[in-house]
Amino acid sequence: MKLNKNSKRRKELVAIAAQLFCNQGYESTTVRMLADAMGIKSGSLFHHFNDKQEILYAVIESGMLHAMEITQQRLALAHTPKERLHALARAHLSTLLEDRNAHVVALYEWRSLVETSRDSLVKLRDAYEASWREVINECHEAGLIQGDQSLQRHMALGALNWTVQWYRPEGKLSPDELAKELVAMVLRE
Amino acid sequence: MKLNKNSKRRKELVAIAAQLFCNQGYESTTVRMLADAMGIKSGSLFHHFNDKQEILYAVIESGMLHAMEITQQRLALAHTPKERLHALARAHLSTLLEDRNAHVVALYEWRSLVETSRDSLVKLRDAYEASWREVINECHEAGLIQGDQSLQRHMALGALNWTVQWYRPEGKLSPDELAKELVAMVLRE
DNA sequence: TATAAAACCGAGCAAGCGCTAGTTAACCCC
DNA sequence: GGGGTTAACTAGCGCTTGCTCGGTTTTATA
Repeated sequence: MKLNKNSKRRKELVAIAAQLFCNQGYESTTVRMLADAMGIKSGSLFHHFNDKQEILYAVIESGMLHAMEITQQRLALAHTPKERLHALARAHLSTLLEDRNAHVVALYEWRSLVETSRDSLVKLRDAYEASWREVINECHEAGLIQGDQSLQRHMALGALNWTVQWYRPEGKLSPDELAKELVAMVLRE
Repeated sequence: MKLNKNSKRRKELVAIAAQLFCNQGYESTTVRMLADAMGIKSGSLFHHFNDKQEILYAVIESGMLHAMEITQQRLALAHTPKERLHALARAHLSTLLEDRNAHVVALYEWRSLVETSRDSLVKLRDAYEASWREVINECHEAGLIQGDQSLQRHMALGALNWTVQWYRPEGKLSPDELAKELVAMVLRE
């Protein structure tokens, strides 16, 4: 059987799966639950995906591709190293908020991927992190910070990824302000 | 059947379970795998725990109690606000390293807890975080930082918890140095 | 060394799991 | 209006899951 990976229907299904995986975890979500939420029978699921594992892969991949897109858009508009760092933080927050389900799944369901899938997604993640390496290096060359670059990158990404646990955009802190605070913390301003 | 929650044997079993849960996730670890790793048959497991869920609870609880113990020890030796902040960061790292399995499980298997268990552990976590609130507030009163205290707490905990993804103590950065860097970042030094 | 308690075994049940097979219904294009 | 494509359905197979339970062995205590 041949599957169309770009079909509109499939994208809808991936979004629904992202929500269930996000709320209950991959292993606790059965194909019957997925099918119910999608309004089809469990057997029909396998018309769109070869197996359950492929759904998880699709969820995480879609979130990552979207993240990289937004990141490139924002980076293209930023010029100074500090602006570019802010752009990265802002893009990261955007994807965590707009695409929250997929990103929570990406953060918390790594382990459920089989090795080949994981390897392929690690490549995507590395490509994303390359932007962070690059921009932090620019900040160093501009004399904005000193010290261990990879430590600074890990601290920033850790603080950002943790926002899924507490940050709600409807609160008193806007995403822009939050990104600004993060940049200030990295640059020790 | 009455279970002894403080038995030595049970603590051994909890440590073994922590390792399996950490490596493969709670849902993907079957009671048969647990029993195998423990050197007993799957039926015997239920002589020590009422059900599988109780094992998960015990793993997370043990990690948290240990964390709070170490934190109080280190805090008792620190006096200035900055020293106390360093003590918190250092204690957090210690528990993440010494008790890595339990803490990875705590971070990544929240969702698999039933609500009553989760509620009870949230109370423990809140008690732990109270130390952070307190010390960060001391730093503010001493004039070491300004701004949003809860934001600063979340950033610090996010960066610290993320270390389980990348930090290895055998590398070039000692836990003490890492804690120092984190304090510097929070205090914008 | 007798006795109670704790730890474990062996066999298996009922439910739920991912997934398959074969079929049907609606649509599109020549 | 027949052939192909896509999306859904029904039914259920084979296996694994968490957990039970009566009986046995090991360990600690007196």
